[in-house]
Amino acid sequence: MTASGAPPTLRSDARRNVDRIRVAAAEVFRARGLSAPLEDVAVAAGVSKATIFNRFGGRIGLIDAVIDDLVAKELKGVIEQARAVPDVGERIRVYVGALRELQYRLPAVNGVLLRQFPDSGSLMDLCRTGEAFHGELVAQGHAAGILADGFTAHDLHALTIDNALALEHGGRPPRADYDRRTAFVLDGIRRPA
Amino acid sequence: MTASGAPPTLRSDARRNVDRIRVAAAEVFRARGLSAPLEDVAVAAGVSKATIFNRFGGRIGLIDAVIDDLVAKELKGVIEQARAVPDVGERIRVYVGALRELQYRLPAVNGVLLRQFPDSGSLMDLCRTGEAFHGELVAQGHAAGILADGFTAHDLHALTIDNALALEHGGRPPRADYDRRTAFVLDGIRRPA
DNA sequence: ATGAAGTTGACCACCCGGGTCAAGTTTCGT
DNA sequence: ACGAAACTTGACCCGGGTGGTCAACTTCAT
Repeated sequence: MTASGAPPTLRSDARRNVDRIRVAAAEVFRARGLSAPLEDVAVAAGVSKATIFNRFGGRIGLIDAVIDDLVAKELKGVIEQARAVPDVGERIRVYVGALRELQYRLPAVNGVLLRQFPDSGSLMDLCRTGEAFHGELVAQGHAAGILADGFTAHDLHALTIDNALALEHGGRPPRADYDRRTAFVLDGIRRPA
Repeated sequence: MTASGAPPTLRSDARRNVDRIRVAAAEVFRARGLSAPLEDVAVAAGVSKATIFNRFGGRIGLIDAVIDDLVAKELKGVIEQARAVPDVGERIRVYVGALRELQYRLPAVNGVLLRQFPDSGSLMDLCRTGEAFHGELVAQGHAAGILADGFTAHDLHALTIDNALALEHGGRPPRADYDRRTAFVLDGIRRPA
Protein backbone atom coordinates (compact mmCIF):
# COMPACT_ATOMS: atom_id res chain seq x y z
CA MET A 1 0.00 0.00 0.00
CA THR A 2 1.24 3.45 -0.92
CA ALA A 3 1.17 6.17 1.70
CA SER A 4 -2.04 8.08 1.14
CA GLY A 5 -1.40 10.94 3.52
CA ALA A 6 1.16 12.63 1.31
CA PRO A 7 0.32 14.48 -1.91
CA PRO A 8 1.21 12.29 -4.89
CA THR A 9 3.16 15.03 -6.67
CA LEU A 10 5.64 17.58 -5.42
CA ARG A 11 5.37 21.19 -6.28
CA SER A 12 7.72 22.20 -9.08
CA ASP A 13 10.17 24.04 -6.86
CA ALA A 14 10.35 21.11 -4.49
CA ARG A 15 11.03 18.69 -7.30
CA ARG A 16 13.76 20.97 -8.59
CA ASN A 17 15.37 21.05 -5.17
CA VAL A 18 15.18 17.31 -4.78
CA ASP A 19 17.05 16.93 -8.04
CA ARG A 20 19.63 19.52 -7.13
CA ILE A 21 20.23 17.93 -3.77
CA ARG A 22 20.63 14.52 -5.31
CA VAL A 23 23.20 15.81 -7.76
CA ALA A 24 25.04 17.78 -5.11
CA ALA A 25 25.06 14.84 -2.72
CA ALA A 26 26.48 12.59 -5.40
CA GLU A 27 29.28 15.05 -6.06
CA VAL A 28 30.13 15.72 -2.44
CA PHE A 29 29.86 12.11 -1.32
CA ARG A 30 31.85 10.96 -4.31
CA ALA A 31 34.73 13.25 -3.57
CA ARG A 32 34.73 13.27 0.20
CA GLY A 33 33.03 10.15 1.41
CA LEU A 34 29.62 9.44 2.89
CA SER A 35 30.38 11.30 6.11
CA ALA A 36 30.76 14.69 4.49
CA PRO A 37 28.78 17.39 6.34
CA LEU A 38 25.20 17.74 5.09
CA GLU A 39 25.73 21.45 5.33
CA ASP A 40 28.24 21.19 2.50
CA VAL A 41 25.81 19.21 0.40
CA ALA A 42 23.22 21.91 1.02
CA VAL A 43 25.58 24.66 -0.07
CA ALA A 44 26.56 22.74 -3.19
CA ALA A 45 22.89 22.31 -3.99
CA GLY A 46 22.10 25.93 -3.33
CA VAL A 47 19.55 25.10 -0.65
CA SER A 48 19.51 25.11 3.12
CA LYS A 49 20.30 22.18 5.33
CA ALA A 50 16.72 22.12 6.54
CA THR A 51 15.52 21.37 3.03
CA ILE A 52 17.57 18.21 2.98
CA PHE A 53 15.85 17.11 6.15
CA ASN A 54 12.48 18.04 4.69
CA ARG A 55 13.02 16.06 1.51
CA PHE A 56 15.21 13.14 2.59
CA GLY A 57 14.76 12.87 6.32
CA GLY A 58 18.48 13.05 7.00
CA ARG A 59 21.77 11.53 5.93
CA ILE A 60 20.52 7.97 5.69
CA GLY A 61 17.70 8.91 3.35
CA LEU A 62 20.10 10.87 1.23
CA ILE A 63 22.56 8.02 1.04
CA ASP A 64 19.80 5.64 0.06
CA ALA A 65 18.82 8.07 -2.68
CA VAL A 66 22.23 8.31 -4.30
CA ILE A 67 24.14 5.17 -3.37
CA ASP A 68 23.00 3.38 -6.46
CA ASP A 69 24.38 5.78 -9.01
CA LEU A 70 27.29 6.58 -6.80
CA VAL A 71 28.68 3.27 -5.65
CA ALA A 72 26.47 0.33 -6.50
CA LYS A 73 26.98 0.60 -10.23
CA GLU A 74 30.74 0.90 -9.94
CA LEU A 75 31.10 -1.88 -7.43
CA LYS A 76 28.87 -4.23 -9.33
CA GLY A 77 30.80 -3.30 -12.45
CA VAL A 78 34.02 -4.42 -10.83
CA ILE A 79 32.45 -7.71 -9.85
CA GLU A 80 31.09 -8.32 -13.34
CA GLN A 81 34.40 -7.39 -14.85
CA ALA A 82 36.09 -9.96 -12.66
CA ARG A 83 33.48 -12.63 -13.31
CA ALA A 84 34.14 -12.29 -17.02
CA VAL A 85 37.77 -13.33 -16.62
CA PRO A 86 38.15 -17.02 -17.48
CA ASP A 87 41.33 -17.83 -15.56
CA VAL A 88 40.83 -18.00 -11.81
CA GLY A 89 44.20 -16.58 -10.85
CA GLU A 90 43.81 -13.73 -13.27
CA ARG A 91 40.25 -13.22 -12.04
CA ILE A 92 41.42 -12.73 -8.50
CA ARG A 93 44.13 -10.34 -9.59
CA VAL A 94 41.71 -8.35 -11.67
CA TYR A 95 39.20 -8.17 -8.87
CA VAL A 96 41.58 -7.14 -6.13
CA GLY A 97 43.30 -4.68 -8.43
CA ALA A 98 40.07 -3.14 -9.65
CA LEU A 99 38.57 -2.94 -6.20
CA ARG A 100 41.64 -1.27 -4.79
CA GLU A 101 41.61 1.11 -7.70
CA LEU A 102 37.98 1.89 -6.96
CA GLN A 103 38.73 2.45 -3.30
CA TYR A 104 41.45 4.88 -4.27
CA ARG A 105 39.35 6.74 -6.79
CA LEU A 106 36.01 6.75 -4.98
CA PRO A 107 36.15 7.37 -1.24
CA ALA A 108 32.45 6.68 -0.94
CA VAL A 109 33.04 3.01 -1.60
CA ASN A 110 35.07 2.80 1.58
CA GLY A 111 32.09 4.02 3.54
CA VAL A 112 30.18 1.07 2.18
CA LEU A 113 32.87 -1.48 2.94
CA LEU A 114 33.29 -0.07 6.44
CA ARG A 115 29.54 -0.20 7.05
CA GLN A 116 29.70 3.39 8.17
CA PHE A 117 25.92 3.70 8.22
CA PRO A 118 24.37 0.44 9.34
CA ASP A 119 20.95 2.07 9.27
CA SER A 120 21.09 2.45 5.53
CA GLY A 121 19.58 -0.65 4.05
CA SER A 122 20.92 -0.01 0.58
CA LEU A 123 24.42 0.45 1.93
CA MET A 124 24.30 -2.78 3.89
CA ASP A 125 22.89 -4.68 0.93
CA LEU A 126 25.72 -3.49 -1.21
CA CYS A 127 28.24 -4.47 1.39
CA ARG A 128 26.76 -7.94 1.59
CA THR A 129 26.90 -8.27 -2.16
CA GLY A 130 30.61 -7.60 -2.06
CA GLU A 131 31.14 -10.01 0.77
CA ALA A 132 29.26 -12.75 -1.04
CA PHE A 133 31.49 -12.33 -4.05
CA HIS A 134 34.54 -12.63 -1.85
CA GLY A 135 33.27 -15.99 -0.71
CA GLU A 136 32.73 -17.09 -4.27
CA LEU A 137 36.14 -15.92 -5.39
CA VAL A 138 38.05 -17.54 -2.56
CA ALA A 139 36.24 -20.83 -3.06
CA GLN A 140 37.19 -20.79 -6.74
CA GLY A 141 40.74 -19.85 -5.90
CA HIS A 142 41.17 -22.76 -3.54
CA ALA A 143 39.49 -25.16 -5.93
CA ALA A 144 42.07 -24.15 -8.52
CA GLY A 145 44.85 -24.42 -5.94
CA ILE A 146 46.19 -20.94 -6.59
CA LEU A 147 45.50 -19.35 -3.21
CA ALA A 148 47.76 -19.54 -0.19
CA ASP A 149 46.88 -22.25 2.30
CA GLY A 150 44.54 -21.06 4.97
CA PHE A 151 43.46 -17.91 3.15
CA THR A 152 39.77 -17.30 3.83
CA ALA A 153 37.05 -15.10 2.41
CA HIS A 154 37.21 -13.33 5.71
CA ASP A 155 40.87 -12.58 5.06
CA LEU A 156 40.02 -11.11 1.70
CA HIS A 157 37.37 -8.96 3.27
CA ALA A 158 39.76 -7.86 5.99
CA LEU A 159 42.20 -6.86 3.27
CA THR A 160 39.68 -4.50 1.75
CA ILE A 161 38.60 -3.20 5.11
CA ASP A 162 42.14 -2.46 6.18
CA ASN A 163 42.77 -0.70 2.94
CA ALA A 164 39.61 1.33 3.39
CA LEU A 165 40.76 2.38 6.86
CA ALA A 166 44.21 3.27 5.59
CA LEU A 167 42.78 5.46 2.86
CA GLU A 168 40.14 6.99 5.09
CA HIS A 169 42.37 7.85 8.01
CA GLY A 170 45.81 7.91 6.49
CA GLY A 171 45.20 9.72 3.24
CA ARG A 172 46.06 8.59 -0.27
CA PRO A 173 49.65 7.74 -1.06
CA PRO A 174 50.98 8.61 -4.51
CA ARG A 175 49.37 6.41 -7.07
CA ALA A 176 52.59 4.67 -8.03
CA ASP A 177 53.24 3.62 -4.43
CA TYR A 178 49.69 2.43 -4.04
CA ASP A 179 49.81 0.29 -7.14
CA ARG A 180 53.14 -1.22 -6.20
CA ARG A 181 51.71 -2.22 -2.83
CA THR A 182 48.71 -3.75 -4.54
CA ALA A 183 51.14 -6.10 -6.22
CA PHE A 184 52.72 -7.06 -2.89
CA VAL A 185 49.31 -7.80 -1.46
CA LEU A 186 48.48 -10.06 -4.38
CA ASP A 187 51.78 -11.88 -4.10
CA GLY A 188 51.10 -12.50 -0.44
CA ILE A 189 47.81 -14.28 -0.89
CA ARG A 190 48.63 -16.56 -3.76
CA ARG A 191 50.08 -19.99 -3.32
CA PRO A 192 53.85 -19.98 -3.68
CA ALA A 193 54.99 -21.76 -6.81
CA MET B 1 71.37 26.48 33.57
CA THR B 2 68.63 25.16 35.76
CA ALA B 3 65.47 27.20 36.13
CA SER B 4 65.88 29.17 39.29
CA GLY B 5 62.34 30.51 39.59
CA ALA B 6 60.80 27.16 40.61
CA PRO B 7 61.32 25.50 44.00
CA PRO B 8 63.78 22.63 43.63
CA THR B 9 61.66 20.16 45.57
CA LEU B 10 57.98 19.38 45.45
CA ARG B 11 55.88 19.22 48.52
CA SER B 12 55.28 15.65 49.65
CA ASP B 13 51.69 15.47 48.49
CA ALA B 14 52.61 16.83 45.10
CA ARG B 15 55.36 14.28 44.67
CA ARG B 16 52.95 11.51 45.61
CA ASN B 17 50.49 12.73 43.02
CA VAL B 18 53.12 12.96 40.33
CA ASP B 19 53.99 9.33 40.93
CA ARG B 20 50.40 8.22 40.97
CA ILE B 21 49.65 10.06 37.75
CA ARG B 22 52.65 8.56 36.04
CA VAL B 23 51.59 5.06 37.00
CA ALA B 24 47.99 5.66 36.02
CA ALA B 25 48.96 7.21 32.71
CA ALA B 26 51.15 4.25 31.90
CA GLU B 27 48.28 1.88 32.58
CA VAL B 28 45.65 3.82 30.70
CA PHE B 29 47.86 4.67 27.73
CA ARG B 30 49.09 1.11 27.55
CA ALA B 31 45.65 -0.34 27.34
CA ARG B 32 43.83 2.31 25.36
CA GLY B 33 46.37 4.26 23.39
CA LEU B 34 47.88 7.68 23.75
CA SER B 35 44.60 9.44 22.96
CA ALA B 36 42.76 8.15 26.00
CA PRO B 37 40.94 10.96 27.84
CA LEU B 38 43.08 12.66 30.47
CA GLU B 39 40.01 12.57 32.64
CA ASP B 40 40.30 8.80 32.76
CA VAL B 41 43.95 9.01 33.70
CA ALA B 42 43.01 11.40 36.48
CA VAL B 43 40.36 9.05 37.82
CA ALA B 44 42.73 6.11 37.70
CA ALA B 45 45.27 8.18 39.62
CA GLY B 46 42.74 9.35 42.17
CA VAL B 47 43.33 13.02 41.38
CA SER B 48 41.53 15.66 39.40
CA LYS B 49 42.18 16.46 35.80
CA ALA B 50 43.47 19.88 36.78
CA THR B 51 46.29 18.29 38.75
CA ILE B 52 47.55 16.65 35.60
CA PHE B 53 47.71 20.03 33.97
CA ASN B 54 49.43 21.49 37.01
CA ARG B 55 52.10 18.80 37.08
CA PHE B 56 52.61 17.87 33.44
CA GLY B 57 51.26 20.78 31.47
CA GLY B 58 48.93 18.60 29.42
CA ARG B 59 48.90 15.46 27.37
CA ILE B 60 52.21 16.08 25.64
CA GLY B 61 54.06 16.47 28.90
CA LEU B 62 52.45 13.34 30.24
CA ILE B 63 53.35 11.36 27.16
CA ASP B 64 56.93 12.55 27.37
CA ALA B 65 56.98 11.41 30.98
CA VAL B 66 55.87 7.86 30.33
CA ILE B 67 56.71 7.04 26.73
CA ASP B 68 60.05 5.62 27.65
CA ASP B 69 58.85 2.94 30.00
CA LEU B 70 55.74 2.45 27.99
CA VAL B 71 56.84 2.14 24.41
CA ALA B 72 60.48 3.00 23.83
CA LYS B 73 61.80 0.03 25.73
CA GLU B 74 59.55 -2.43 23.97
CA LEU B 75 60.11 -1.00 20.53
CA LYS B 76 63.85 -0.86 20.93
CA GLY B 77 63.69 -4.37 22.28
CA VAL B 78 62.06 -5.56 19.09
CA ILE B 79 64.73 -3.85 17.03
CA GLU B 80 67.54 -5.38 19.06
CA GLN B 81 65.91 -8.77 18.92
CA ALA B 82 65.81 -8.51 15.15
CA ARG B 83 69.37 -7.22 14.86
CA ALA B 84 70.58 -10.29 16.72
CA VAL B 85 69.26 -12.61 14.03
CA PRO B 86 72.09 -13.60 11.68
CA ASP B 87 70.10 -14.54 8.57
CA VAL B 88 68.66 -11.56 6.75
CA GLY B 89 65.46 -13.21 5.62
CA GLU B 90 64.82 -14.52 9.08
CA ARG B 91 65.68 -11.12 10.50
CA ILE B 92 63.03 -9.44 8.43
CA ARG B 93 60.48 -12.06 9.37
CA VAL B 94 61.31 -11.74 13.03
CA TYR B 95 61.12 -7.98 12.92
CA VAL B 96 57.84 -7.70 11.07
CA GLY B 97 56.32 -10.45 13.16
CA ALA B 98 57.48 -8.97 16.45
CA LEU B 99 56.44 -5.46 15.51
CA ARG B 100 53.00 -6.58 14.46
CA GLU B 101 52.74 -8.52 17.67
CA LEU B 102 53.68 -5.42 19.58
CA GLN B 103 51.14 -3.33 17.72
CA TYR B 104 48.48 -5.86 18.61
CA ARG B 105 49.46 -6.08 22.25
CA LEU B 106 50.30 -2.45 22.92
CA PRO B 107 47.98 0.10 21.32
CA ALA B 108 50.24 2.92 22.48
CA VAL B 109 52.87 1.90 19.97
CA ASN B 110 50.45 2.69 17.18
CA GLY B 111 50.17 6.23 18.44
CA VAL B 112 53.92 6.50 18.02
CA LEU B 113 53.97 5.06 14.52
CA LEU B 114 51.08 7.27 13.48
CA ARG B 115 52.80 10.35 14.87
CA GLN B 116 49.62 11.15 16.73
CA PHE B 117 51.33 13.86 18.75
CA PRO B 118 53.91 15.63 16.65
CA ASP B 119 54.53 18.08 19.48
CA SER B 120 55.96 15.35 21.64
CA GLY B 121 59.66 15.26 20.96
CA SER B 122 60.17 11.89 22.59
CA LEU B 123 57.42 10.39 20.51
CA MET B 124 58.86 11.74 17.28
CA ASP B 125 62.34 10.58 18.17
CA LEU B 126 61.06 7.10 18.74
CA CYS B 127 59.21 7.13 15.48
CA ARG B 128 62.34 8.20 13.64
CA THR B 129 64.31 5.43 15.29
CA GLY B 130 61.87 2.92 13.91
CA GLU B 131 61.95 4.44 10.49
CA ALA B 132 65.72 4.41 10.41
CA PHE B 133 65.73 0.71 11.20
CA HIS B 134 63.31 0.10 8.37
CA GLY B 135 65.78 1.68 6.01
CA GLU B 136 68.57 -0.49 7.37
CA LEU B 137 66.52 -3.65 7.11
CA VAL B 138 65.31 -3.07 3.58
CA ALA B 139 68.83 -2.25 2.40
CA GLN B 140 70.09 -5.51 3.90
CA GLY B 141 67.19 -7.41 2.40
CA HIS B 142 67.88 -6.15 -1.09
CA ALA B 143 71.62 -6.74 -0.72
CA ALA B 144 70.81 -10.33 0.09
CA GLY B 145 68.33 -10.53 -2.79
CA ILE B 146 65.48 -11.79 -0.65
CA LEU B 147 63.08 -8.87 -0.95
CA ALA B 148 60.60 -8.34 -3.75
CA ASP B 149 61.76 -6.06 -6.54
CA GLY B 150 60.84 -2.46 -5.95
CA PHE B 151 60.05 -2.89 -2.28
CA THR B 152 61.18 0.24 -0.43
CA ALA B 153 61.72 1.24 3.17
CA HIS B 154 58.79 3.52 2.62
CA ASP B 155 56.69 0.50 1.74
CA LEU B 156 57.71 -1.21 4.94
CA HIS B 157 56.79 1.84 6.91
CA ALA B 158 53.46 2.10 5.11
CA LEU B 159 52.82 -1.50 6.05
CA THR B 160 53.18 -0.72 9.73
CA ILE B 161 51.18 2.48 9.41
CA ASP B 162 48.32 0.75 7.66
CA ASN B 163 48.31 -1.92 10.30
CA ALA B 164 48.27 0.71 13.01
CA LEU B 165 45.28 2.39 11.39
CA ALA B 166 43.48 -0.91 11.01
CA LEU B 167 43.98 -1.76 14.67
CA GLU B 168 43.18 1.73 15.85
CA HIS B 169 40.00 2.24 13.88
CA GLY B 170 38.92 -1.25 13.05
CA GLY B 171 39.51 -3.04 16.30
CA ARG B 172 41.55 -6.16 16.94
CA PRO B 173 40.69 -9.28 15.01
CA PRO B 174 41.05 -12.65 16.77
CA ARG B 175 44.67 -13.41 17.33
CA ALA B 176 44.72 -16.42 15.04
CA ASP B 177 43.39 -14.38 12.12
CA TYR B 178 45.87 -11.63 12.80
CA ASP B 179 48.82 -13.99 12.85
CA ARG B 180 47.73 -15.73 9.68
CA ARG B 181 47.55 -12.36 7.93
CA THR B 182 51.00 -11.51 9.17
CA ALA B 183 52.24 -14.50 7.22
CA PHE B 184 50.50 -13.30 4.05
CA VAL B 185 52.10 -9.91 4.44
CA LEU B 186 55.52 -11.46 4.77
CA ASP B 187 54.98 -13.67 1.74
CA GLY B 188 54.00 -10.65 -0.28
CA ILE B 189 57.17 -8.68 0.29
CA ARG B 190 59.77 -11.35 -0.22
CA ARG B 191 61.23 -12.17 -3.56
CA PRO B 192 59.46 -15.09 -5.22
CA ALA B 193 61.62 -18.22 -5.39
C1' DA C 1 -5.54 36.72 -4.64
C1' DT C 2 -5.35 33.31 -1.42
C1' DG C 3 -4.09 29.34 1.00
C1' DA C 4 -1.31 25.47 1.03
C1' DA C 5 3.23 23.77 0.01
C1' DG C 6 7.74 24.69 0.52
C1' DT C 7 11.97 26.97 2.20
C1' DT C 8 14.95 29.11 5.38
C1' DG C 9 18.09 31.07 9.00
C1' DA C 10 18.51 30.85 13.35
C1' DC C 11 18.36 28.14 16.96
C1' DC C 12 18.68 24.09 20.25
C1' DA C 13 20.70 19.85 22.15
C1' DC C 14 24.33 16.66 22.26
C1' DC C 15 28.96 14.89 22.81
C1' DC C 16 33.67 15.27 23.53
C1' DG C 17 37.93 16.75 25.15
C1' DG C 18 41.38 20.52 26.30
C1' DG C 19 42.19 23.96 29.26
C1' DT C 20 41.52 27.51 33.30
C1' DC C 21 40.57 29.70 37.75
C1' DA C 22 38.86 31.19 42.27
C1' DA C 23 38.26 29.01 46.39
C1' DG C 24 39.29 25.54 49.54
C1' DT C 25 42.81 22.20 51.64
C1' DT C 26 47.37 20.46 52.95
C1' DT C 27 52.09 20.83 54.01
C1' DC C 28 56.01 22.87 56.21
C1' DG C 29 59.16 26.09 58.45
C1' DT C 30 59.44 28.58 62.41
C1' DA D 1 50.52 26.08 66.80
C1' DC D 2 50.09 29.04 63.16
C1' DG D 3 50.47 31.48 59.00
C1' DA D 4 52.02 31.57 54.40
C1' DA D 5 53.07 29.20 50.44
C1' DA D 6 52.21 25.19 47.85
C1' DC D 7 48.88 22.38 46.18
C1' DT D 8 44.35 20.45 44.70
C1' DT D 9 39.81 20.76 43.00
C1' DG D 10 35.06 21.19 41.06
C1' DA D 11 32.93 23.89 38.24
C1' DC D 12 33.35 26.31 34.50
C1' DC D 13 34.35 27.98 29.55
C1' DC D 14 35.79 26.97 25.04
C1' DG D 15 35.85 25.10 20.35
C1' DG D 16 34.34 21.86 16.86
C1' DG D 17 31.18 18.95 14.82
C1' DT D 18 26.38 16.87 14.02
C1' DG D 19 21.42 15.80 14.12
C1' DG D 20 17.45 18.02 14.28
C1' DT D 21 13.49 21.68 14.83
C1' DC D 22 10.49 25.74 14.18
C1' DA D 23 8.25 30.21 13.40
C1' DA D 24 8.33 33.27 9.81
C1' DC D 25 8.85 34.10 5.25
C1' DT D 26 8.41 33.01 0.05
C1' DT D 27 6.63 30.68 -3.91
C1' DC D 28 3.49 28.08 -6.40
C1' DA D 29 -1.08 26.63 -8.27
C1' DT D 30 -5.70 27.39 -8.87
